Amino acid sequence: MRDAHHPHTRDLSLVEVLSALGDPVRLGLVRLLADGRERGWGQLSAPVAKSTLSHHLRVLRDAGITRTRQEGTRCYVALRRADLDARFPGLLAPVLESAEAHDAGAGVHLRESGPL
Amino acid sequence: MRDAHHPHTRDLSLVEVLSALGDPVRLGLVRLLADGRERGWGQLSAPVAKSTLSHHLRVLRDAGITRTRQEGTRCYVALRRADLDARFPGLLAPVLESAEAHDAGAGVHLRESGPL
DNA sequence: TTCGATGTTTGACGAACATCGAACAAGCTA
DNA sequence: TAGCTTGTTCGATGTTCGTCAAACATCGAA
Repeated sequence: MRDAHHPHTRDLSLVEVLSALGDPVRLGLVRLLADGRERGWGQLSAPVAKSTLSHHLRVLRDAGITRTRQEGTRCYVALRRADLDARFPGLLAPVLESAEAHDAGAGVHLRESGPL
Repeated sequence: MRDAHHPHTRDLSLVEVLSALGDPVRLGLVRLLADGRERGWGQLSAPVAKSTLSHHLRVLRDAGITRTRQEGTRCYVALRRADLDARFPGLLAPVLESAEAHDAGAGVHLRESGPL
């Protein structure tokens, strides 16, 4: 819960990023974060157990797609859009647009009344 | 070898496409086809056995990323760029550019003197 | 300090995947 | 017909992945 390791921008791997995005739950999570706002863990609702959700958030974090910040006992997740754009220019936008257009990653949504 | 099934453009799944691209060998193959030219199977050289290469080409084909054409006993592979652009506008270009920029999918290259 | 809330980690499981060599099938060519 | 070339398919194997429940760790509050 403590050592949230985030890879440096220069170390982001394209294959790893694409692979991380190639899962419905994770793509749905990224879609939720697309507006750039930071979200509380508790706001994230996916059709999987919380341990599985934790796993997916870890995969996204390890791939450098999201950044996790801890505050007290709560966690906040945000998209590393600037870093991704710097390393893979133009990649994120069409992914998000296509995901939105085809409603990919459905089943993942914001929970009513969550922290932050 | 005969029934090369290609999904219709309208059925292409973003998750499936991203997942298919999230492998070094497959991304390397896509990079080779980036110039739009059709390539003969025999031209493709990857650091895997031919049965494995056949498998990867099948994954790409099933995801709708490539099109395979058979002519006699030979096969030719090409990128379905127009279809991908139609279904996922703007997605392919930055993927190819980033792959090129970071030399992703290395190990896959064109073989000297192959069919076509 | 005890309790409750919040995520993470662990252990386990089946499914999917990447990989290989060998056998196979299809189509030229001799 | 027999043989060669070209890919595909078939087991087999070891790995990774997605998933869950349960145990654990951390922090704030009572």
